[in-house]
Amino acid sequence: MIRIGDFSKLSRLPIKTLRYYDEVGLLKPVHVDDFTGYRYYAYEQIARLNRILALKDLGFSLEQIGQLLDEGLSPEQMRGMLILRRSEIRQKVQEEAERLARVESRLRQIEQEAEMSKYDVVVKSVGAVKVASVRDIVPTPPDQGKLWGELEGYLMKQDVKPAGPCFSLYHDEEHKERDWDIEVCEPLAGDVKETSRVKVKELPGVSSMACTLHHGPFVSISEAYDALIKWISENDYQIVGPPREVYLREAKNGNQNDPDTVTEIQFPVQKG
Amino acid sequence: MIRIGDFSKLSRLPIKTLRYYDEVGLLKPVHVDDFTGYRYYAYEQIARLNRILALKDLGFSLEQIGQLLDEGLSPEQMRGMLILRRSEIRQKVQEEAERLARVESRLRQIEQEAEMSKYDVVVKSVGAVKVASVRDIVPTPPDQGKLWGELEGYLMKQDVKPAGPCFSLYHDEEHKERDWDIEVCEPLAGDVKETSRVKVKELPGVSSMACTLHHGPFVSISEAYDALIKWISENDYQIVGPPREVYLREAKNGNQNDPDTVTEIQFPVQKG
DNA sequence: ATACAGCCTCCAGCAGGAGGAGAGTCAAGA
DNA sequence: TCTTGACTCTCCTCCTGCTGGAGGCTGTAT
Repeated sequence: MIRIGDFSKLSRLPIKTLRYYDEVGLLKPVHVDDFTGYRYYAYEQIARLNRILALKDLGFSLEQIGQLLDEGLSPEQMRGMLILRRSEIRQKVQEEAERLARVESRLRQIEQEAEMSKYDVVVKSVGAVKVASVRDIVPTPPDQGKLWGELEGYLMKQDVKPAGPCFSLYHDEEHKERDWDIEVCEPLAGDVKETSRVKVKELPGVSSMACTLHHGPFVSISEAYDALIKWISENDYQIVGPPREVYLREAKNGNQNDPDTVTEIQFPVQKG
Repeated sequence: MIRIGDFSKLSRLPIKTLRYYDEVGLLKPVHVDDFTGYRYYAYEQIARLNRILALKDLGFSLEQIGQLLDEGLSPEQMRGMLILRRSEIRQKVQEEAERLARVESRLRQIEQEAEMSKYDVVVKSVGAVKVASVRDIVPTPPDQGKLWGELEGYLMKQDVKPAGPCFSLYHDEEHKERDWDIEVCEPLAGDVKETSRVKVKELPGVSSMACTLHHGPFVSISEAYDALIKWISENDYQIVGPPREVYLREAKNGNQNDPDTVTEIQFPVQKG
């Protein structure tokens, strides 16, 4: 029976930690004096402590370790826990590696350009959303205005309110001078009837969406596209679907030069 | 000016998080109503939020992000921060990769043997320690008893108390049948004079010491050595110094079969 | 008797929020 | 004008794995 200080020296763990392990029930002293509250440990307990440290080294939480040690488990169960742990660590390694790639990409960018890009890119996940949409071929992007007129007019007649910011989908895979395949979408909360022109559908969620924000006149939005596409290629992503242009704050009166518009550009991407 | 709920939808961040960012000063609403306390945000703030998320994606803490954003920093400083961040992430990746290797090694072991080893191995760091020691060649390990007698006798005459558990160093690099080069050590707090037989020195600290515990009769301690050496090779470590055998609880009367002894075996190791 | 080291409990704090209680606000419908 | 329901507010606790400190006993040596 030894006191906590000596046990601490033997195990090379701080006294505070031993008291904490006692508190959470991971390693209780063999005896606690009723009057003084002094903790007394046995030499044999070093073995349990060593097992605790070994499991901690594998990355288990203290709670898991407690369960592993106290529910005399079969090798089968241990195997299961280890396999689970392995996949968790693998995922963590991958996440950190990707983070590292992003940092390095940013570093390269800073060395090349000696200035910071106006555009910050973030990869988010986006949930599924039900929309009403009109899709058609228009000569150039600004000509999508008439599609919006069509969609909004119909929804207004149906007395439906939007359930979020509206956006356009650009379906062309390649850049075109003329004749863009554009779908204008408005999120819905309730149900709406379709027509031959206005479709209602649920867009599936996207787990990785590379996003950036454009803030200012519409005419310069191509800068945001350029920056985002550059980021995507430098960070070793691939574009796997049509981009969305989300109108967070719309131009007043459709003025293409309104300096207060806020637009988010989103590309579905995959590591590749 | 929009309310927190709408701003939350735009930015796809939970309301709670926005309030928290307000609290820590990372993103304050442009206006807070004096009477109701309602927070009002501007569309322009999405840009800052996006920058926050981009930096968070690189792994910066909220505090760092606040500094990065508010102390209009030069590209030089940004570069410095990124380089620091890069080295931190690299280290983290390496740690996790090593942890993964340990888990996989444990899995292989479980699949091979279908039972769990009695010995749990932990890698610790051990600080420098001042010791008095006697080193000599003895026929077999149990013959080190006379070295202990010599050391203890001298220290007792000098009226010196030990400052920790005593241990032996096994200096032979290869296994021998006879004539072992053994150094018996006793940690000291104060100063002691040397003699021709008893040396006083400071053993340097060891940053990576693979340790396991043997609990029970001395005669079976070789099992612990076997398990530890196996672990070291399976986990891709190399032995880089003489092992220590630390007598955490010594045999009563030097009885080699005392079932209550507790001994720790330590090998200095390096990844390689 | 008096140091002084060792031990105790209780409280606070780290990061980055999550969850909930209880109360006040806003806009639309009846 | 009143009510309803959706929003929003503050304040509190909780999570992990400890770490540090304050203030007060205990044990041993001189």
